[in-house]
Amino acid sequence: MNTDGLPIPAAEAAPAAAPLDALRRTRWLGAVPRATLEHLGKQAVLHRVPAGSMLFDQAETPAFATFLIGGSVELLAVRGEDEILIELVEPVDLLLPAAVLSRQPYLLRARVLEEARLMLVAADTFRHAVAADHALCLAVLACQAAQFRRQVKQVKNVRLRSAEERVGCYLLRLTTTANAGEPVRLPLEKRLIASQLGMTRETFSRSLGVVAVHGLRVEGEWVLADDIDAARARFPTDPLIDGAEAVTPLPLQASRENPRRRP
Amino acid sequence: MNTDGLPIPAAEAAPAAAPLDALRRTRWLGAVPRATLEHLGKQAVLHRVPAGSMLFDQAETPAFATFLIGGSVELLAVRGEDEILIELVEPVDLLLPAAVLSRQPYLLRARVLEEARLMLVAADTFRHAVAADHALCLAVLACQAAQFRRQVKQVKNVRLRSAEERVGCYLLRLTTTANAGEPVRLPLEKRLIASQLGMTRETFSRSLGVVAVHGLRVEGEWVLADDIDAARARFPTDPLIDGAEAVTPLPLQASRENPRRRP
DNA sequence: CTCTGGCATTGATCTTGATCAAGGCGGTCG
DNA sequence: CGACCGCCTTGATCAAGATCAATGCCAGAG
Repeated sequence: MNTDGLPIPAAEAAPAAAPLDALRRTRWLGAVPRATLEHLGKQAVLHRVPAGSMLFDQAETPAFATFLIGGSVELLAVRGEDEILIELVEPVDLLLPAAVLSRQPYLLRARVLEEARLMLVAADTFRHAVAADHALCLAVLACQAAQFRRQVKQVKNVRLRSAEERVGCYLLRLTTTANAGEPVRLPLEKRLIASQLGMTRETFSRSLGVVAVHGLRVEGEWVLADDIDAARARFPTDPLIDGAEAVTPLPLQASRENPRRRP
Repeated sequence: MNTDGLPIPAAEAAPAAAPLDALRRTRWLGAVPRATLEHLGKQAVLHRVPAGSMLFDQAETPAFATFLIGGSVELLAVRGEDEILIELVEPVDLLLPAAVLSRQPYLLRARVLEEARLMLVAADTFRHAVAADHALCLAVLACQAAQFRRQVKQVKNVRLRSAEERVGCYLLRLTTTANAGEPVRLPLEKRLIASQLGMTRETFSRSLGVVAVHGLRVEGEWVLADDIDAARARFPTDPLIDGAEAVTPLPLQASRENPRRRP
């Protein structure tokens, strides 16, 4: 690959191995040539950022493309004192690639929730890489598409369902992930789940009470599915809302009808 | 060219040429080689679709990539009888490319608002083209990024502001688009604006009354800015919410190792 | 050990915006 | 012309959820 000697703080150049491995193991980056990932990795700054840190604020112009390798990050819409959780990002993912790619200011604030491991690539370097490597471009496109769809699902959830239904469906989804009958742990603090579901903690708390009547009891951080059938009946889940939205890798196919037309 | 007895008036005599021209004139497709666009055009079905038609429903699996060339299309989240307007798509744009690319079911229903001119490309053909042509891939990525950011702005608008503020900012934005002092026409029926702003027509109507007190009078379909300063003071617009989100073309830069492009 | 601070619960009250209902205005089509 | 229909407005009421406030609970610090 190209080595166009960009001046980059070589501070942590050495330990690039671990994160690169993480990237290489990431499904939606699977089709990206090793060389490209290494090229990015070479220019990247690695960081381990403690919970609570603000990675960037809304209105800032992106200086880096941020790969989230480990931990988790909240994306918040901010007005004055108010903060609204828009998305909770989990690894491996890119933080708001849309802003980086389109050279526009971030629309959201990013704050570390659980200590995060990041790989920061200078924005220009990243854009160049996307422009230079078709496979990377496809991967980022797939990633961006998944983020879009997650966003749409989120909106549908909040605007089409009542608070109680959201809570019910959320819990139901949790329980069906695990074995039947087994208690399941809430993956987050309740206040964060409440944010994610677009309500206050108080409303969430009250909803838990109501939902318990329909077979979904929450005790502390444990979810007990007392009566799954009743729950399912009361809270019909919808794959177009509740389904996980994984990144679907776009095949860079070397297949037939390769339109290599053009003289 | 496919001539499969198109519905609707004979006005559409000039076949593939017009839509292709439209695409070619579209900024965010500017970097895509003519040959690629023609390749797509050759496989495409053109349609002129009357207002009210449903283009696809949520949960359907995309059969086509849909280029909106003219008119406008509503994207709706549906539950039972309820429909919520999520986005109003204007030309030239792609309808939910995320679903097409990731081979996932549509999350939304698409219905024609103003008679639409469409170019339909078989989903597979489209995916192949994106996988084969780097410039097209970049263009679609830019388009998808813009859609994502529009979505985020929409969410911020609805969740961070009250109904009254949304109406105020919306009107304010309209008036500043045009000359000072001049009355401006509402670009849509009020019921649609209400949907777009995430409220009922009744609430919208009432808000108009309140907003008038602050210098923004609406009479019929005309907006009169009686007191712009008062309005601005009361309804501070925020570029991170109210700003238009145009597609920012990603440069396929002619830099190193990319000798293809430009005869 | 107690003190403190963050989280959770619970109750009382309030506000926003939705809903229901009635009428008005302005078209179009027999 | 008049009947109808879609859109808008206005009023009365309602309900979901937010807000405010008090308390409990638990863990870590001193």
